[in-house]
Amino acid sequence: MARYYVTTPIYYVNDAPHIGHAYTTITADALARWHRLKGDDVWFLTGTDEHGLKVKRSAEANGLSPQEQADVYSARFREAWALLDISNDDYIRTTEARHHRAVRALMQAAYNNGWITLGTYEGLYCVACEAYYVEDDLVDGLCPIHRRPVELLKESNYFFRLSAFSDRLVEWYADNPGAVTPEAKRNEALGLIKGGLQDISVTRTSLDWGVRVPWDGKHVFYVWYDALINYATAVGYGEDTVRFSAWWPAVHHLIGKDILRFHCVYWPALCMAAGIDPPHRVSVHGFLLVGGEKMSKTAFNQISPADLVPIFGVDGYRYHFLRDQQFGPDGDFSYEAMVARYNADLANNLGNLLARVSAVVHQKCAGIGPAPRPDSPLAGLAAEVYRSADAAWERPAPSEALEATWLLVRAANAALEAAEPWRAEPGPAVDAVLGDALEVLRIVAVLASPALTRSAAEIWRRIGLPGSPLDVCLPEAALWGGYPGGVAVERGTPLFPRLKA
RNA sequence: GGCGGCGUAGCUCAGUUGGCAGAGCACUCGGCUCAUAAUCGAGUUGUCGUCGGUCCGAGUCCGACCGCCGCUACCA
Repeated sequence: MARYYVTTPIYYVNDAPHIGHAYTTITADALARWHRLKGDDVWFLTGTDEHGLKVKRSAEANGLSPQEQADVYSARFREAWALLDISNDDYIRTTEARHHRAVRALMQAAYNNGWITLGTYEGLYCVACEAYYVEDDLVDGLCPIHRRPVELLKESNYFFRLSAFSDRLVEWYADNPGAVTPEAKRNEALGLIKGGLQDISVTRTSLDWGVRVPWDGKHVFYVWYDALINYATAVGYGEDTVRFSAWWPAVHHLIGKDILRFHCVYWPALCMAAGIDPPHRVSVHGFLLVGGEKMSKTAFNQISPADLVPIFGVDGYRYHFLRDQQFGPDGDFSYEAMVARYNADLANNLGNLLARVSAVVHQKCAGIGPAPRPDSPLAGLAAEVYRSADAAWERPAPSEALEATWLLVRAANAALEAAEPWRAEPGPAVDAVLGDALEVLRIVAVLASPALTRSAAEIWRRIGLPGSPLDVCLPEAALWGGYPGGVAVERGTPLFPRLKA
């Protein structure tokens, strides 16, 4: 059995969940669901990143302890994921004891291997912030927050000898052409490496909200190194060797382009330093823009899932982002496009197909769904669609997988139109075309279930099938002829009521 | 400044090794009336950013230019 370990970034608890966070999480969820259908052993991880200066500061501003602050925000992410039917198997928080143990173990291994050494960091420091700045951050040479002079300060820090890994990283990229996707992002990562890597500071003494360095208690690990290691923590790094070696390195990281450097350069190198394999794959996607602008707190243009789910439903929400936003390039979010896609694909094509088929089955077949023809003209297309969808999920390209699936929906509508069973007398000809249409609905329910978590099951139930499309196995479940016939078909209210533009 | 990408129908995009310009949405016309003003069929729209080159033939290859964008350039 294949193993599929998929992760989202752990989201920083300094921000409320918005559609950008949700995009990564829904994509990971859909991939996890697809692989579960394929019978793979799946582990789907998401979580929150809870250490670091920004959390500490926000906590102070809110009159909370850092842990209380983290608890509040972490809960918001968990609520958002519950709202969106996210099926994660684990939820990691970097403040958990299991994670502290794993970070210490992994960094200790890198230290023991000689890749972490004591050095001196020199930078511009604001005493009030207790933080370093680089010149570009400064406003008129002053701290951007306190508007006070900064001073040049030296601090003893541990450094990760990243510069020693350039050759090994280049080699790794050469040996694993699919390790970073899409191609453009892989080139960016390679560009970073070939542009020359510098050793990087991985600890702080000026901050205490983090994981203590095991060999030197005056330091805590800088939040990024703490954060990246979550992927190893969750599958038992340092605690359960058997479990860890079962899941690692069969890991697929999904990330946004903003954190490419950390995941495609620092993280593989750190894995090498600690003596474990780099991740199997990192898939990098772009940003969701709103009106062409990047979402940001200061621009007041953040949209949250909770704004849209009441209008589109969970399935309408998930479908839009998986189908309309290509995985890779930046995408522009618009309410109008979301309504248009919902009406065209969900209401008009899929929802209406279910409605018309169940209506005619009631008029011509006494409500009992007939079996499909083994030699249906739609059978070949169904097989082709499955192949395309499977390949697309693998890339990953959810929009292409769903696009392929909808070819089948359209073909079923066209086949009905050609046969006009509503005009014919009940009999084998009517049964044949309706059976084929029901079979298409069954297959589409399976293939679309990673996106349409709820309505796929509802279609399944309405066409009289036992169980759930979430419990079937691919590729068998996509083979033509699975609809048994002779089962009661339910006439229901519209699955996806049309929305006004 | 360096590296890379993009510019194809009103919109979002696909175009494999150069071989008659495509899909979905929108729009127009027609059919149908089982269905959620749904569906089905037909059709319109493109100087494939500009100019030049190679070739029997260029959206595709080469060069220049225009426009847009990404990454990067001492930013833990």
